Amino acid sequence: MSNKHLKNTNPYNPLPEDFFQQPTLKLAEALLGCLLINETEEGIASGYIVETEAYMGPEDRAAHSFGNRRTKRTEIMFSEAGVAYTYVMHTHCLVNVVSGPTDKPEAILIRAVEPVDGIELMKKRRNIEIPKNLTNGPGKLTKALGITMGDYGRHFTEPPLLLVKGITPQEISRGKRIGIDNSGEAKDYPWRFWITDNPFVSRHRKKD
DNA sequence: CTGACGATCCGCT
DNA sequence: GCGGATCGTCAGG
Repeated sequence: MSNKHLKNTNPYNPLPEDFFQQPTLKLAEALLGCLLINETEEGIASGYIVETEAYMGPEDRAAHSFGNRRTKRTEIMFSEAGVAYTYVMHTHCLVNVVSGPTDKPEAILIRAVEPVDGIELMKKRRNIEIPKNLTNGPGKLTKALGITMGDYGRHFTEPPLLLVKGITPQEISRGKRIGIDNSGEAKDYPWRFWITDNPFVSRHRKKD
């Protein structure tokens, strides 16, 4: 990948080899501040991850892999950590980082990023001008970065979809996940993480 | 084949 | 805060 036109991400600092091997809840926190990059024919776009949610597999009623549910869609969750699990929600594509050991179907949903490179491209893709609204939601950031179902199963350790070292969050907050109200007790688990006070976090709950 | 269901977004109140 | 849009996936007949 050419770094020529990147103003904030040159050079890339690769993540340590074992970065994706840590336990899912730790990884969900460690992903905050990492730079998510995607390269397409249209160009390069990237953003710092500012909000994540952990989905803990068989015991988590909110997870697609609850009860070890294994279908064509969830299959990739059963593979090695560090690959992309993309799926379509209504009209939007959402992206997860697969985590946990092989055959343990855990994943981390990327809920929001802070735009870094390719902001003009993001505006064009999202068809809006306001920077704050470009990537402050899981469906918004995939559209802004050009992430699609074609990225299903790709490794985050190599282009075109890449995760590299970014910034170190000053403070991290933790609370309940969003949009899973029909999942029994699982809806109250504090498995959502975000960079405290970051303006690109998708939304705030009254009670966390 | 059919229908039910969302890990959402957007516009409007 | 609320409701409609809108569509791929999955399970059941």
